[in-house]
Amino acid sequence: MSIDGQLPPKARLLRAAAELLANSGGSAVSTRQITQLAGVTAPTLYHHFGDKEGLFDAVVAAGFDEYVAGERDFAPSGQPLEDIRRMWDNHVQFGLKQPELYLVMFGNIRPESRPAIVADAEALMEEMLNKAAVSGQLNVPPREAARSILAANVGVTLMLIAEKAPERNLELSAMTRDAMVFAVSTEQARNNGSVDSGESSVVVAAIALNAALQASHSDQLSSSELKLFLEWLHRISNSSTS
Amino acid sequence: MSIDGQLPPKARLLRAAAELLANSGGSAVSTRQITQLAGVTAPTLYHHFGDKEGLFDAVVAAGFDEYVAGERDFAPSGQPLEDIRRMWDNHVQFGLKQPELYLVMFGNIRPESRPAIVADAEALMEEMLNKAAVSGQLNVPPREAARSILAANVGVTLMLIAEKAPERNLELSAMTRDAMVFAVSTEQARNNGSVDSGESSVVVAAIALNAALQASHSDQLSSSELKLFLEWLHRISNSSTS
DNA sequence: GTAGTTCATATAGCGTTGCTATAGGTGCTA
DNA sequence: TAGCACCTATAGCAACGCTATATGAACTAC
Repeated sequence: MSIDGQLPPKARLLRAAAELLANSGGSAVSTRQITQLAGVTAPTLYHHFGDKEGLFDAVVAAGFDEYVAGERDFAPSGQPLEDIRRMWDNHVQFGLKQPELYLVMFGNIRPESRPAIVADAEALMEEMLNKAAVSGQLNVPPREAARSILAANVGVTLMLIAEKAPERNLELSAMTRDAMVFAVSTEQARNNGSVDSGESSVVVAAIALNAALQASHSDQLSSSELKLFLEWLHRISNSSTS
Repeated sequence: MSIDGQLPPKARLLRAAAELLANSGGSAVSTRQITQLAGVTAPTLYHHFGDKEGLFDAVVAAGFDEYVAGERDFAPSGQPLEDIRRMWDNHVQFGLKQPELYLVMFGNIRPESRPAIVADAEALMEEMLNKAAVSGQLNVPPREAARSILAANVGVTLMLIAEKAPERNLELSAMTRDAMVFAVSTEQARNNGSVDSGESSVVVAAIALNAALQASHSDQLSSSELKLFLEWLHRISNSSTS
């Protein structure tokens, strides 16, 4: 139960810290656990990394290399906005695959102290957004767009990590992602055109659904149930005109 | 340098914890600091609150009451989506005004363990979104919309807290907020202009009816029938989007 | 080849942390 | 007055992050 091999103590400490961090299951990781697993004693840790945070920073740096590698891995699709979406998804996947490491990287928030890694991630996204801006696909400055998108990206990832694995719904991510990308893009410029029935009330909704029900899918309900259902819809359309 | 008065020890502990939390400046707050400021000894804390986290939960509960009060304070404007924007802004302001408390409430993230307060905040937002859904202003189910908006809202607030106060740019918040509200609303022209109006209006209709049904907990349908209808509505609203 | 210097690791322990086993005091009801 | 439930204090445990000090190993200087 120790990390051996001919690796020097510094590397063993890094590996031990990363491993414990990955398997800690949410509970804190102590320097004693790390040093024991690495097969060294406490002063060795402090000699090489200064303090616990220094060691974690080093682990994070390695993790960030992996993160960046993932973010750059795919070939640019020629559609910068599509690449942004892939960056987003990659970010979420990274967080879900290594939640403990992710939390050290992005979840260790304290007032007025910004982890360096956030700035790096922002720069990475800004770089990509720059390409979109060059081709006129951005309607806000790349820096602001990057900050905004990354904030939402981190928020969604943290929210997903906090949920129990079987309940995680990636639709949350996709929806938020598309909302953010859409918001900073010039695609929305075309939205001034005609909006069909812009304010759809319950009445309109009920009528539309009513029509849709009769037009198709009617085999999913028995006729009596359908009749009752339509009557119910009718009642709603009349009652809640507020 | 102690919280006196005739307050009982439990209240003094709460007050001391809240005060230390508010002024800790990011560093951790120890039980010894709290008990000393409250003028009691350690076992008193554990008698009343179980453990440190229990005490913090109690502080958070009080903080959440304040948070909810802020969220409900303004009169409904009659425009649910505008109310959602105000909820967003209130959330951010709450976080910036009491960053330490906010971090305990929303920033204390651990894998697979969701703070109860997140669910409460989500419910609060879902309630408001339900009103939007009833009047057909939502193009996604209120629950998903609430989750998505809240995730982005927390992400933005955390990001702002992490920044140094003079550098905080609230434009980040406003921009992300509008992007999210816009994304879940029917204000937008149909996404790519290519979607036929029929399908999307069925989605809107299903969502609006779903919200209306749940809001009016009526006795006009038996629970089993209602359950069946809701399930079917859910199927419709999902099948059209995927 | 020996002395000096530097780097790397170990021994041992400090101060603080969250928490608790145990006991004593206080006020109520019977 | 006896008993009981509630509340609080004394004292201390194990674990934490971290360090003063010492020892060994490797390299350079003469």
